[in-house]
Amino acid sequence: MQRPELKKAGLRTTGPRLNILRVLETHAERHLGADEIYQLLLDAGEDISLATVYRVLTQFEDAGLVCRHNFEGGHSVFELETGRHHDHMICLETGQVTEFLSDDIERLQREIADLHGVELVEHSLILYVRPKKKSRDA
Amino acid sequence: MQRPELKKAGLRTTGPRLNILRVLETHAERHLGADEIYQLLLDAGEDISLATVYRVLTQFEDAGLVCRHNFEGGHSVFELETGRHHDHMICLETGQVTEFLSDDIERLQREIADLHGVELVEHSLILYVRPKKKSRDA
DNA sequence: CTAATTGCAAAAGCTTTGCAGCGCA
DNA sequence: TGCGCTGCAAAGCTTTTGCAATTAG
Repeated sequence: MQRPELKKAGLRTTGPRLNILRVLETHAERHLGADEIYQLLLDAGEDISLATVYRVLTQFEDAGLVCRHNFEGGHSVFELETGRHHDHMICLETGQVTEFLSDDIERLQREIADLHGVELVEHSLILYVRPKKKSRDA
Repeated sequence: MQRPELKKAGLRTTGPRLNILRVLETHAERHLGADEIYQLLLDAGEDISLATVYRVLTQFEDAGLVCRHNFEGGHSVFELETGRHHDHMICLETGQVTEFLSDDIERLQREIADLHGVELVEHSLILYVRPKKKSRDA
């Protein structure tokens, strides 16, 4: 089971790496924290250490395989790098993470950086939302 | 030296609180971490503990006097609450923080939440930028 | 006078790292 | 076979907290 992405990154094919890749792929719609990935692997009967999860994720990040998002409270979540940029919407009640992309916002961000005479390298946009109550508004 | 904002928040007028308020006001253009506030006070000859800085900042946040931003790496910065919402642009090279506000982006965010059938509670938008190379302007 | 506040130090939560042994290429 | 990789446990960082002494009102 050779993984070209590992080869390309100069990383050896090892159990922990394959397992972590698999978990990320299996939960492509979720945004997992290192601890969650660790727990999922333990639950799956894999023998792995949290330190390795962090190390591998960091290597994957450096290799451009995954991307890390820093959510509130110093908690990081990881997701496979799809090449398709998007931002996140987090439900304050359920914790559910939804991805979205607005070309208009993306463009406006570049315009703003431009106005300030700087170059936009990257950005982080997170919307904290909550289910709409029945009546619209409070 | 009575501070109506403290009274209103039900907080006693104490040295640490006055000092922290003063530091925040003195550095209104900066975005200070708790550690920086602590250090500034030490440098100013004040006798204060880091724990108190955190506690006071949290109380100020609860009272709506300051607002806390979670930047990368689990590092929080604080600034006086001006009532005027804004987002941040951080220079990756100098670390300089610039505030900005785009009504268009604000509106688009609400529209996006709306499209997803949820209510926008708050958001975090941070642009990571870098000085523009050659081209005209700086 | 009495509850709020502070300092200290220990603890907590997330992430990183030193080290010795194991395993991929 | 050699260097990369892993696990373990300890260390690092930022932030929080228990407790006893101190202080504002």
